[in-house]
Amino acid sequence: MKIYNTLSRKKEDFVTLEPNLVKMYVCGVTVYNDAHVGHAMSAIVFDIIRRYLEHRGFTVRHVMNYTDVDDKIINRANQLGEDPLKLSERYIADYTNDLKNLNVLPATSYPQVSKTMPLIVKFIEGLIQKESAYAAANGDVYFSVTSDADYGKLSARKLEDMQAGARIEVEEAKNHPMDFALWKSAKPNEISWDSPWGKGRPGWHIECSAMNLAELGEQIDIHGGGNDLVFPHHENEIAQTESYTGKQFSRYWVHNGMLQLGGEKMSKSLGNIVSIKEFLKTRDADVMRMLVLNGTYRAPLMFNDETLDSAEKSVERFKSALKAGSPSASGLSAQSAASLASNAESAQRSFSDAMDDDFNTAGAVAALFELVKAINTSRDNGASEAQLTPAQNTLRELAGVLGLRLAEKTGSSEAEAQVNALIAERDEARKQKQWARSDELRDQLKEMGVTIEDSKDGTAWRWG
RNA sequence: GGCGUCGUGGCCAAGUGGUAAGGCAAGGGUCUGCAAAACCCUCACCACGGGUUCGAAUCCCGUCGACGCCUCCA
Repeated sequence: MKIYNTLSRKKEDFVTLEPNLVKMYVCGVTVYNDAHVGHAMSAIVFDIIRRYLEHRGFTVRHVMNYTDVDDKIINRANQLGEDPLKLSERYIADYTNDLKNLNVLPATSYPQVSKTMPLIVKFIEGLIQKESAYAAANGDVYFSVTSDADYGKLSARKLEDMQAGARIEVEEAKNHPMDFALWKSAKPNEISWDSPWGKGRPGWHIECSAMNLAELGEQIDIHGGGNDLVFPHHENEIAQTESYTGKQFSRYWVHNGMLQLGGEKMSKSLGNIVSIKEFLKTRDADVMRMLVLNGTYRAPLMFNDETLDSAEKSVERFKSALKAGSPSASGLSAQSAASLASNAESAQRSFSDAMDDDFNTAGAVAALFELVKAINTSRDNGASEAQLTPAQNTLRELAGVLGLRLAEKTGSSEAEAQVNALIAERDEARKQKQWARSDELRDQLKEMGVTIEDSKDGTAWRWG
């Protein structure tokens, strides 16, 4: 199995630190606002990776953190006159719910900055001792980038290059302009924690190093997040953790591409946002997932009506294969039945081959579409329920590995009773060849959101 | 300006040396009272220009273009 490692810019064989165990840490969100579909993409990407690793027989310890101490949270809380930690708790609950609705499996644990303070302080003290960090006169503590010989290795940049292009206003207290804060001294009326350097709060990067250490230990297998985190966040995490432990931090660095809306990255600061909640009002979670599956997790993902419509149709196509065979089916010949079984096997193989190659979900989905076609052809050729079921189970199982639910939409029981009544009426009209009345009823059902499918075995219907 | 990723049919997109997966859309059929769904058929020489090779979408160089990062960001 191969995974693309941002650190080496190559696909590498996947070898875990311990047999059959994967320690995976994925950067979660800063909780001060509704999460958007870009966050959904990232969550879905790592959910797929996690599900596939488990399918492959690994035990996955999946840690996703919440940044609940941050400038933007504090600002938002001030605006609303709310306690910052209360505010973030609210959005954590909210995001947890979003992820559930997206069919993202729960992580093994969800550490929070506000609950990791003692370890963060200890971590910073350790870095100061090793002379990788220094307390400045202004009460801040900075990491010294020049103390780290290979600083810049993840984002493939050199300190000199960054200095040349830097547009940041440099804090006077820093020894080197690229030094970054491990601890920020508290401003008046700001939430703060005690530390050897006075009241303050952690810098952005140290939290992940500390939470990683607390949850998974000094070394992990996979560290993930959006590729906008490569620099500075993950670069700085590596610098901190490896300076602290003296060991390689994460073996594989995995980054998802950015979701594109109108040709640019969707982000809170650009304001081109579609929240997960808004999205799920009009589309099924499977549609978002199919959009992700159709692409490469590392590449930009186009999010627009056209790509979404296409994803929605793809989901429908998957569902078409799960429909039952006709009760009156004559049954397939032994040869045709064997051919369906062998199609299921080869789909399974192609699926694994694709997924083993850096989670090539587009290839995996293509393999499943081949199986969809084989199943539908078999049904058209008169396959019995019993002949269809094994192949359908394979399809359902593999789609499940990708996190697709493929559930039929449902309505209230009253609505369904009403639909059934109208269909009974229409059947009666059809028996009497009253086509005008029959079509009128079909139109009426269409307006209720019901699609009719007539066949020799009677009339089937579905929502949508 | 620097660093990085990438540029495949109308759209999304797989494919790293041997004559281009898959999905959506479109057109033509089968089925159907008509539809719907399903099935069958049709639909690309891979940004451009050089080079390496018996042979390149796939390797090298250049040009143009897109996106990401260099500042909070999944």
